[in-house]
Amino acid sequence: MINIRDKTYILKFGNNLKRLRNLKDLSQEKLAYDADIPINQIGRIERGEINTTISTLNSIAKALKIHPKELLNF
Amino acid sequence: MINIRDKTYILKFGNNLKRLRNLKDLSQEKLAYDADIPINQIGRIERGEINTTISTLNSIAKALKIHPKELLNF
DNA sequence: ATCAAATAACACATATATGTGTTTATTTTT
DNA sequence: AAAAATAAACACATATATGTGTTATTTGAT
Repeated sequence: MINIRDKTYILKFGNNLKRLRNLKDLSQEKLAYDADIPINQIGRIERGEINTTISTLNSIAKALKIHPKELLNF
Repeated sequence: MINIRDKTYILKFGNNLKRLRNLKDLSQEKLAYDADIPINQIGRIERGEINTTISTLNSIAKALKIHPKELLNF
């Protein structure tokens, strides 16, 4: 069961992803396509609704052309 | 469904965790206790059996007293 | 104000991470 | 070599991420 600290963390993660995606001027749709992930998944992650996995993190980082650790840089 | 690239990534992640845990001279048991995670979970992650979540990554990083991104530094 | 693009918000099935417990194997210490 | 400590290997239930599809809302441009 996800606790308040986890919720805070995944929310921050989502915000950071949104920030980086906008920096690269990509739509959720384009990012989803490039990362081969459903667009809804991107939205759920950005909104902090889900606690995504490291492999998804890695796929997103590849699509953003950044190192995975950048996504944790907040 | 997890593909070969994901498998490779989660295996590398596990190896890196094991490396960092040994650097800090912690047993799986102690790390599990500090991170408030079942010991079996630590083992499964280190062996690359599971594709863990960012909140678990965060808990482990806290217990190791490192920044979460260090766990992706490989 | 209208239209189009982008994002959010639903629902639902399936795969898998988590959590717990127990047993076996390996590694380290004495 | 024996004992102790550590890690691996099982099984199983539950929670949740993923994947897919559809509809509604919001945002930005004209």
